[in-house]
Amino acid sequence: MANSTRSAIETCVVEGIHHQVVKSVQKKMPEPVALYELADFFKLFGDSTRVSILWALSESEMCVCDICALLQMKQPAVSHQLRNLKQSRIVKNRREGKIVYYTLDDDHIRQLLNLAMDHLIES
Amino acid sequence: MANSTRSAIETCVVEGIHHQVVKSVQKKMPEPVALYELADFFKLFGDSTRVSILWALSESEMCVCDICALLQMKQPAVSHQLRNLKQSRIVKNRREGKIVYYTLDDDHIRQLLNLAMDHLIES
DNA sequence: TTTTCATATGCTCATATGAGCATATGATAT
DNA sequence: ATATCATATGCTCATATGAGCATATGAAAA
Repeated sequence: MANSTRSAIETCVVEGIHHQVVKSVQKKMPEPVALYELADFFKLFGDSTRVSILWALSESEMCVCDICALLQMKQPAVSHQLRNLKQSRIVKNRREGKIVYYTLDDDHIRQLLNLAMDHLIES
Repeated sequence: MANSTRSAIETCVVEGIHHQVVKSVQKKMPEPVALYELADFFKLFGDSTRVSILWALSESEMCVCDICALLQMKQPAVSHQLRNLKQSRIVKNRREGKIVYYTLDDDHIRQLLNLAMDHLIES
């Protein structure tokens, strides 16, 4: 925030050594709010229950109790996670009588899953 | 695990209504271990500090104290997160004297960030 | 309207996790 | 060898979060 007249190796301790780099990266950083949203978005993939649900839905539309059966989990746990996923527009649902069917919201989700899985397989 | 002779609407309560769907999705599910690894991988993007670091590194190689300066965070916090990211091969580092420079490990990381950000912008 | 059943939600407990202090490590210079 | 400085790590505290029980909601059938 203060010194920026020094050229290459400068005092760190708090300020960062390469002021030019820091300044130019700073310009390219998204707004803090956008970064929070990005993190919150990824957070939804960062739980084995949710990522399993998403993978399942990438194969087929499913109702809540199908997912419970598939994952061997209690219904409230599954419903809570579906709620999280729905609130962030990662899944959609439609009601048919008493049964609620869930699907992935859009194809980005499938792409993300595949891209990440490819990364894991390759490394 | 037992009844699979019923055709369409069947008792749920624990078993799942659409047995055919559940069974076919089950076949396509990755091993549980793979799903855990996938979740753990995404988890690393699911924190605003880490995702900020990653975004920054997608713009330029940076040393630890540059990142501290950029994010206005204490050095131990940054180091801990870099350690997490490195252990999962999301970032790499190289040492030059006392200074350690970090970069993204491969281009998948950048792709994931962009894909997710696109999704957020579009929705 | 009452019952039934699939799903949703409030709540609690146990666990996971991030920030930062104190300190250790490792490399360079003196 | 000693000092210095960038980075790493052990530890603790506060917070976030997931699972599941108990229960509410909402739709269809009786």
